[in-house]
Amino acid sequence: MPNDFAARVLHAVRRIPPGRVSSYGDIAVLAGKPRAWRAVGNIMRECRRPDVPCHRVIAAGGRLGGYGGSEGLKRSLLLAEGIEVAGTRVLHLDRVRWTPKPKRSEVSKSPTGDRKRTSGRRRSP
DNA sequence: AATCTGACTGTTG
DNA sequence: CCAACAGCCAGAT
Repeated sequence: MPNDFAARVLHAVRRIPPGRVSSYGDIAVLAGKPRAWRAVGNIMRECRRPDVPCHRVIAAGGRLGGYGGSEGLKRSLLLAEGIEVAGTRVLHLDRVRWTPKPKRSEVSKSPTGDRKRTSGRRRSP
């Protein structure tokens, strides 16, 4: 299934349980392309389906990201699910962040969750 | 088929 | 904390 990426993304978003949120990067990983967060955002924007809780998909760092330009609406939806939000940021991100791999219920400590990525600004011609 | 855009992310200033 | 730059992917024009 080559072009099932969109379908996988929608499926991943759909399996997000209530009271939890996922980041675009996580969705991309679930879809099978850990580097397609961009496409995920595009798909979300296109999606607009009631069976896909796009409002549970947030940006990295707990930022709400966007919601058709109405971040306030997204904030309300998240608050309605029991997720605390401050301004454009989600609080308790560590517990609301839903990720597959139950690995002992939830993340209690930092299970070697190191993020190594040698990249960022490559300007040097 | 080629080019642009974007509900992204991380680093640097 | 915010602005800018760079890297990556899929869909739309």
